[in-house]
Amino acid sequence: MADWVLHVGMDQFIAAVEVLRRPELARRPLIVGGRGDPTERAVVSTASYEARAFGIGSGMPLRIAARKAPDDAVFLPVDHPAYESASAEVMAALRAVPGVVVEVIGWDECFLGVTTDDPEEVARAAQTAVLEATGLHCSVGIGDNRVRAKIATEFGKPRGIFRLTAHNWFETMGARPTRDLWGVGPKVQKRLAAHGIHTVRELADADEAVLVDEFGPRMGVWYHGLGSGLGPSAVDPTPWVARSHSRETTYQQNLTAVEQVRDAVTELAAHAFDDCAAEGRAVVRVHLKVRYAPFETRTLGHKLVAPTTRRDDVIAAALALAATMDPQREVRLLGVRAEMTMPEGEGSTERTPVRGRI
DNA sequence: TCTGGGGTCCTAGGACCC
DNA sequence: TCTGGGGTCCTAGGACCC
Repeated sequence: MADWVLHVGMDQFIAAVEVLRRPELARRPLIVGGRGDPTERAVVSTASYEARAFGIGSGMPLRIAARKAPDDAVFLPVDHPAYESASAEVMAALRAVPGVVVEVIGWDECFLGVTTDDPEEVARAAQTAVLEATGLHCSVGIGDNRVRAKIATEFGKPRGIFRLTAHNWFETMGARPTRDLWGVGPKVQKRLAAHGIHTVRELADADEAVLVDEFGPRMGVWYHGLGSGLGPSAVDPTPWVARSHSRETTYQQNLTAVEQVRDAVTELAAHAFDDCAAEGRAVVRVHLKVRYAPFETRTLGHKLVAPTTRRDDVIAAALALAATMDPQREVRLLGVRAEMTMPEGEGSTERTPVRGRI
């Protein structure tokens, strides 16, 4: 018996949930994003496979998607509560699979930890359980750690199973660009390329000292290991505890007046505070995020506050940060984030970092 | 073509202390 | 008067993920 990490990823989750309650949408190009109005400032959350065939993908502005979409395409608004409840059903079905522990990492994905001689059998059981409970399809990656399990799922999509371990890592991933690694985005890909590192194999063979020099002691070592598919393998079923809550809005019309900005910051700060207060936890730090028009500037401010459970303290902190904004510039996005104290008894809970927690 | 909203974690650099 | 290292805390901002 060996320990395995399985990564379960739902196939086009949001689009699939929408089709489930509106079967007439099946096989039509489906685009879910924003308020469902493709003329607004918003982006695509999920495109069905039929829509992807037209070059539409998540993160794309809705206006662009509308231009690429065929006449019979359907645009739908994002319905968070629907996806949350579908997600809860999926996770409940997976927890009922014998012998597994489940660590939820998003609406539409989780890790399973299992000790078995036949991980494919467990993967099939997971797919069946999810399908029977919800009518939704998923893909499963099998790995000897979280990194490999996570990446394996991409090779399994749609509705498949793929095993990725130390034995087939380089054969599968060696020639691929570093960007295909989870935790390597466009910026890091570029910085690696500047050192002549373009592929996963080249990253694995790179001099770790060079990477530490470029990315720091923690990330340098992490990226180097990532090239070899190294990563943690523990699966932790402890429920996730939020460290912060934020509210953020992109305005359909840019804000131009100082009073408009103050009103907007006040409202966002109040909402962010309320999300924290709903958990009965105090706020210890407030951040303000600003995007000036047209797009090029993004500014983040942080402000520490004495742990507070008063809404006015949080609003005052946010307004103090807002006072440092450039009053001459139009604002297209504002966001207020409130960081919380940890709940009683969990202050010392150490979690592996996100990039490391893969 | 024009770029959401919700999060998490890491690093650099300055302040301050011994 | 001008100067050392080492440590920790805080602020500001960057990067990435779903």
